[in-house]
Amino acid sequence: VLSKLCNNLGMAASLRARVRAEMIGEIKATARRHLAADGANLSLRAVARDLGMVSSALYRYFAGRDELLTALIVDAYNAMGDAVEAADARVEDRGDLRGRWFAACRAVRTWALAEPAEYALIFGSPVPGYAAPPDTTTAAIRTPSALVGILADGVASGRLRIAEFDLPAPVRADLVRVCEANYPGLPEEVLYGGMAAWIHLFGAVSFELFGQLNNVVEAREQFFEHQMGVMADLIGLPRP
Amino acid sequence: VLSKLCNNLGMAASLRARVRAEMIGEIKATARRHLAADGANLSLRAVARDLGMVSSALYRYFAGRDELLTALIVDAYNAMGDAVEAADARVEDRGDLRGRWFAACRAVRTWALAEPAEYALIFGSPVPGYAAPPDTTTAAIRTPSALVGILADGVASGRLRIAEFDLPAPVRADLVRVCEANYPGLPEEVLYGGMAAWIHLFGAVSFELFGQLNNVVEAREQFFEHQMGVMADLIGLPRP
DNA sequence: TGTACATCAGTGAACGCGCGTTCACTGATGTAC
DNA sequence: TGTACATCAGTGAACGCGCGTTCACTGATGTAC
Repeated sequence: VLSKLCNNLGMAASLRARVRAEMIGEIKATARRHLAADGANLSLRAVARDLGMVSSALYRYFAGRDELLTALIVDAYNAMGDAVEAADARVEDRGDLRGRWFAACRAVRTWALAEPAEYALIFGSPVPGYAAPPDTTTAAIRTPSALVGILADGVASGRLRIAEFDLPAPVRADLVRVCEANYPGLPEEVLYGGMAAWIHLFGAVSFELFGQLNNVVEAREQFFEHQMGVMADLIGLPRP
Repeated sequence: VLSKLCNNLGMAASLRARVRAEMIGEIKATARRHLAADGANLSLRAVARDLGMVSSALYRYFAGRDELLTALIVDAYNAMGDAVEAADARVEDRGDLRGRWFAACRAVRTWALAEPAEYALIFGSPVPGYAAPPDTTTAAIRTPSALVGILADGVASGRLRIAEFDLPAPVRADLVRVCEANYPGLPEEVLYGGMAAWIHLFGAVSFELFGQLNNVVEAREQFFEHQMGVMADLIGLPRP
């Protein structure tokens, strides 16, 4: 009797919760579609209209526009992180650092080309009047972490040629701090190389996506791959 | 008599024209200030309000919001181009390629930090519903041209160690096309190196400006300088 | 099992605001005889 | 030099629209006895 009650209660709650979660998903999906059309000028009313609801109904799910935006930002970071981690995991030979590295870089570009609005949301100019709450950072850090993780594996297995950079002391101090907090035992030079590559990766994808490559480079994919190769060499990823 | 008439006419015209140009300048300056506060959501009415005019008065100077935005974009590209060209020109030893290169890179960063809104306008996510007219490209190309110009000087004087990149054929073809059109006689490898450095420069500045370096690197300037140094080595700029 | 109650999704009207653009107009400033 | 005319900057009202958020409300769905 008691277990049945609990069960019913649990099921009932989870049913409501499931419907609710589904609705939240639909709202976010619609909002994402609007993001793609209108950039970061996300309009609650337009989203509600698309869903056949009245705009005030959205307040049952999100406290306001900013909360919806935050959810979209976190989702975007996570989607990108998922894509990158999955791409890395898909490489069977875990010792093939360069293969894993390229898989991860490609995943970033592929995801960005598939979801340009979400990419712009997290890596484009800041949305006016919106300040990202600090809890977005755990999601934000996933992609760079995945990249550095590959390098850390290389350090552990001795397969990475640790590049030498004569870093200025303050920069070294910053990197040591980050290493200690997040990647204990990782040499600062490796983190530095990872950041350089991450910056370049971001630059290359943004250039392509934001149109700075128009009328200059048409062989986009091969250009990108080659750029990644140059950076991979620079930070000591072994050639096959 | 005739010359006097012409003179009067000329003076009068130039007086009106001068007042007009001044007004256009004030409108753009005010718009720039709004850009800094509200991002790319530029409001004509707000600009007019700040100038103590009625919003419809702006239509004497710009055909609409998009035309004003275009003017701001062109101005931003030109301001950045001016800053970079001036920084390069200020280096007295024209044979000091690396010094000129660093001066140019620094100028980009300094300008971007001083005018983040203008930087975001030209290098951030595209403004929704706005398509940049093709004549913005002549202004847009100035900064990368200045950078490549330094490298071209290095090729001419034999001071640049031309880096070897085994480029895929389609990429090479793209670069050859651009070289022929804009930098006759320049080896494609040099253009490729210039683009890689330009991409990295853009990535580094954007990361810093858009907050991706927060809580990671605090020694921003030294980090930037070192990154530029790495890229300079990569593309064959001689060390002193 | 059936009934009284609580929860909560969604409604519709309203508040108060801002926006880009148009249009007929007023005055001042320059132009031409 | 003085007068009739053209140019043009700026006004103010209006059109038609969109926005985020609030609030009291209706019903349906689940909960507890």
